[in-house]
Amino acid sequence: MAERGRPRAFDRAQALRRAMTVFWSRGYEGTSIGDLTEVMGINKPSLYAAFGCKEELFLEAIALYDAVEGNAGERALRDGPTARAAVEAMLRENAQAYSASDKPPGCMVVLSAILGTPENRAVRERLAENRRAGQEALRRRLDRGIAEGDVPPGTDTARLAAFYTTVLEGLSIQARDGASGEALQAIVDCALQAWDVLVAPAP
Amino acid sequence: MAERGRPRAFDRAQALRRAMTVFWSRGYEGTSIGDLTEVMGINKPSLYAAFGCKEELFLEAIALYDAVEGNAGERALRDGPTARAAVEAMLRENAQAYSASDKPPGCMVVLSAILGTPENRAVRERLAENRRAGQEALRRRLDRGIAEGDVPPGTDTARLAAFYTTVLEGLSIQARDGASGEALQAIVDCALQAWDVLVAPAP
DNA sequence: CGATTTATTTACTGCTAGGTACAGAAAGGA
DNA sequence: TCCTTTCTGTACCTAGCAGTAAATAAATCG
Repeated sequence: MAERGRPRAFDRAQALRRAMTVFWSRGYEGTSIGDLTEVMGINKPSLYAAFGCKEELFLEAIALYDAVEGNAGERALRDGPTARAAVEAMLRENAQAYSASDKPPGCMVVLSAILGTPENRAVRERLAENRRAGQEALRRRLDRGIAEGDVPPGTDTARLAAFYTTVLEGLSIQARDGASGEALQAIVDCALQAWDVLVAPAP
Repeated sequence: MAERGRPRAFDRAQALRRAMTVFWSRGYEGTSIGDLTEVMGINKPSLYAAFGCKEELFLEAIALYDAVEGNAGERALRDGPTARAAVEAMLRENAQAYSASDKPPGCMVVLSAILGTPENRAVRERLAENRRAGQEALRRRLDRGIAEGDVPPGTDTARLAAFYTTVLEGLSIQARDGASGEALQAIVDCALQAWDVLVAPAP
């Protein structure tokens, strides 16, 4: 049951990776089909045949980003021995990734479709959903810390998750503004120094 | 020395305010000249005669935003009796403004031109400069706190300014994602709870 | 009054956007 | 071998973009 018809002449996965990079650096609306075909090394009909349309290609690029770039942070969050260690590792992984010299700075999910035309509202809403899901995952990890005894019971985990997510999102802006990896880590230091006072139960 | 020629038939200041609002909600590249003329209630040649071109109009809108929306935060920063009170008031003013129901959520300087095409790099760089200037102003306020005795000498004010600026920038993303005023204030609470441990001199 | 200056309206320009029709090329199946 | 299927390249389509030319309207100046 081999494939029928003329075989594709380009590497779909590689083309998708390249599309992801352009979307990541210029944003959804800032990237044209021409930009994409150029960097992907293919013609428009090949792009449409393989990926559907610009929006579908973007969503697939976001899925790839999640799988590749989001992986380290998720694993850090999951595998940290305590909630605090998990949050620290997650923030530091991301701070490093956001300032890596071989990638566009900052997080693609935060930056690539934050404002735009009404007709692309669905794309922005999708990324917003993605961000909210990340915040929820962080909250669940903090709840797990309570269950496992390394976070004081009664800690307002939703509040903490919102705070650390806000810092994480702010890091993307800082990265775009030219902050170095060390600068981002120093910001993470600050956020983590707050941990003890934040997890202490309210008086 | 009255004005010569046919008088302008629209209120330039009002038109600029309306342009600002559209840019604020859709971003620089997400706003077309047609969007602008529609909401400003004028025709294209009137727009070009009065404001030059899209980029000049945007920069003027940013200047207006700074003057109108940035004013409360700047004053709070300046007039707070201590550095801590000043930072708290600035963050709370902004958290409230970012979630005001009669305005687009979040900060125009942070959101309206964060990614885009290479040809609009100058616009993005201008806003980045604006953000860096804000961070610098915060750092100077912290230095003033040292000079006035309400911040421990030896405090790393640049580090603190980077941290609080990051939180402030993150609030804009949270606001766009639908966080309420209370939610933003709770994030500010967390950031401020960290104050004492952050200003303490390193061991 | 007429001359000058500036704003407005309509219509247009050149360009780029996202997306597609069509003809030919390269594979498998019968 | 011929047919079917799928991909590729060229050329094209419609729509929207930023920006402007030209004619006209409304004001001041002399």
